[in-house]
Amino acid sequence: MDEQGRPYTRLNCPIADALGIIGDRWTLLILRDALVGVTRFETFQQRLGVSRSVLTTRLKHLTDAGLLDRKPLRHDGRRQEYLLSDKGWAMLPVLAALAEWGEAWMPHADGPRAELVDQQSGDAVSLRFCRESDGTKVPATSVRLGAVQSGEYLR
Amino acid sequence: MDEQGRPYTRLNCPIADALGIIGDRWTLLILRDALVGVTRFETFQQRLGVSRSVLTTRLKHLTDAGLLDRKPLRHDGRRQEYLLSDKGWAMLPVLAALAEWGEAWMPHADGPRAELVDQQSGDAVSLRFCRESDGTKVPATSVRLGAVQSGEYLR
DNA sequence: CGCCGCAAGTTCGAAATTTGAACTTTTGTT
DNA sequence: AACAAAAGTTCAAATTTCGAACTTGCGGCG
Repeated sequence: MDEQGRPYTRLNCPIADALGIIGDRWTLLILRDALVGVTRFETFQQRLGVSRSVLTTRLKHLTDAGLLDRKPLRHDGRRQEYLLSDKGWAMLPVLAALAEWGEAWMPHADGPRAELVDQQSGDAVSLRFCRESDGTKVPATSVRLGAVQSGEYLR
Repeated sequence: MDEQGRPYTRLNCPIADALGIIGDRWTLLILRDALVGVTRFETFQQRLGVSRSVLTTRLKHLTDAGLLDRKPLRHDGRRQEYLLSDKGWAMLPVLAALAEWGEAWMPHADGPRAELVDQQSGDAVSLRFCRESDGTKVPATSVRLGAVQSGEYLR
């Protein structure tokens, strides 16, 4: 219904597929807020400063795409609640990777601003590349992104 | 010079900082291509189908932001080469997370299309959350994104 | 030298998107 | 019934993107 704006959807690549959903200026920030506990329209709007019409559109897309579930609050039918689905929670690594990149390469004078923690223990956590076979870590510098099909990404 | 278009830059959050650079419809795809080995203007343009004017603007932003280095080819001064800097390579986890999400949640009938490999061994690799202290893995379901400063992300 | 070709980039009008602000609707409260 | 608040809609103005043609700089070749 709006997918015309995402011409790269035909690139046959899982990254392009993902970007078809979250590849605009606001959606990842909406997801960030959702991951941090925001559930209501007005809260998203005030925190982000996004226009109401765009917020409506984005929330609808996220809902249609199955990353958010929209339901009226039981005890107050005026209010809606936008809750992350499993598919939405699964975006956490993307936001985590962005947060780590931002901390590492655009550090703020006042020190770190975001962190990943294990909610059980409170321990600090970070993203790493691990071998699928035995789980051992692989340095990011030796990881490559490639195509499975012989079609070849590269050129 | 164009940063007006990214109002969320003032959100004081490393994710917003990162999105100030890669938060539009094309930049992450340009980085994907760069990570996969594309270095030339015409190749980006043909692979992505993006307009030349937008591609020029995005490459300049990426260069100004220090994710790409632009240099004329030594043996043919007509051609430019856009090479990833360390700061650019550091975006690999973001693209990897997007690729994993796309494979997991928008699978393609013909099977997987992208993969992460250790270029040394050829082993399949994946992104995981690990405890900083001892390196043990933490399930994504128990990881939370939070603010360091008492300012609080949540609301 | 002089001509052709190509990669890179610029220009510009038309089309699409985003913004901001006001307005509408629906539901709860008193 | 009157009022308030959350969510969403509308619409004109501003911004961004698109597409296609055009310009520039350099190399190859006769």
